[in-house]
Amino acid sequence: MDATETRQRILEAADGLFGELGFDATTTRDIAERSGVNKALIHYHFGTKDDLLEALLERYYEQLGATMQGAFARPHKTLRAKVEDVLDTYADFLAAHSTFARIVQREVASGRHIERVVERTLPMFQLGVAWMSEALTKAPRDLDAVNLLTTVYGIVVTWFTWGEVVRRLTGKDPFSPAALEARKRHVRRVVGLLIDEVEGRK
Amino acid sequence: MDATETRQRILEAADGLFGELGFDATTTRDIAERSGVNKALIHYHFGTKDDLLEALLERYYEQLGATMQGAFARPHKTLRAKVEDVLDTYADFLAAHSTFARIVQREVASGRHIERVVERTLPMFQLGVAWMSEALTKAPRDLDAVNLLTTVYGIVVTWFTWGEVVRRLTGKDPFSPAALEARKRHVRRVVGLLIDEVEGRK
DNA sequence: ACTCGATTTGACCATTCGGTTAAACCGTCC
DNA sequence: GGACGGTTTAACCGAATGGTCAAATCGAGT
Repeated sequence: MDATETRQRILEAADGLFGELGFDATTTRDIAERSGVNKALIHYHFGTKDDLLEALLERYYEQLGATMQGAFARPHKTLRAKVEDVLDTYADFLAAHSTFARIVQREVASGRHIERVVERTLPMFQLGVAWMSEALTKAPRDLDAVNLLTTVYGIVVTWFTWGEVVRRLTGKDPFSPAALEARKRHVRRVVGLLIDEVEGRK
Repeated sequence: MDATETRQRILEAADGLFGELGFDATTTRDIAERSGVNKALIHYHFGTKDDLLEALLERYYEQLGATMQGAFARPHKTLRAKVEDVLDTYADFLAAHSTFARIVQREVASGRHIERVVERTLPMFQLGVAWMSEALTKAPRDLDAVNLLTTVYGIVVTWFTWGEVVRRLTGKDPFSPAALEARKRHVRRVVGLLIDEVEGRK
């Protein structure tokens, strides 16, 4: 087994377990067992368990950053088209990395790793606020950038963090392609109403 | 120290610590120290640490249920007024019990206690869906009850779960009376747009 | 003063945790 | 074939964890 493959397998196992059980409830022995790798290798390759989470978040935020940057850079005819593309892209990313949404939501809600998550999320939020503030020059006062961004972010992310509740509520898989497509359609619809309002109710 | 006061102090300490550190990272010794109570008494009064969380959630959901039932029962002239009152009431509850929002968000995102939280949340969601389905007879297809409820819920709750990020983003306290009032105004505004749409764009 | 049940205490226990270490292993360059 | 750096292994460690228990304490009723 290659050294880089070892690192990969450790990260993969840690990702799955952190997502299922949470960081604190996952032991290094769990990770070793699932990845089929000696426990000491986790520390050899990554340092402490905290460092392993750090490496995992690093990888995720790098991917997310590249993905979102791609959506932002794509040419769009209207503001509405751009927003819809960005939100669809973000939803697709969360759907493809369901553990990521859960890990981040857990660690940002409380706990010892808030700072780590904030550190990486903040720049993206700031970009979002800056970008929106431009588009919101003539928006009503109670649709300010911070509130609006939190609202839109919440709309997108809650489907994934509360997926298990939705599953039991509906009896259907909220992450099936059909359900995800319906959710994205719903988000586009709701955000469309916000854009209408911001642009002055065409 | 009275026995009921002991129970109270243990619950209070556990609440604070679970909210700050998370359930797994909180030790029974932490709880004993903060509450000024012997560690063995936690088990004497509540059983296991899991049972303690259960008791805490039980208390919270009882309070929440009563509070929300009150808002629902209050007389309102319009659908809009009722929805606004309900959402304001919920936001006030979360503001008054900030640890509750964090604990629930953590445990519903992943972990061993998902079922416990789902168990208690589901009835309220079902009520919400049933109530909304009635009001949504002539709504557009992509504004179905489940999606709409998730959206509105996400809008309200994200302000509290992502409070620390907002704090660093703005440099201001997102839970100050002024900020909370502004947030509630914003939520009323956004949800108002949804109601407009559902009622057929008056 | 005595009793009895509920409560409180500190000492204790088995287990598990994250992390370390010395020795073994392995490919590769000379 | 031997030396060398990077990698892997099993055994090990001290600290902490959730939980238990017998003994002590308390308070109300007699």
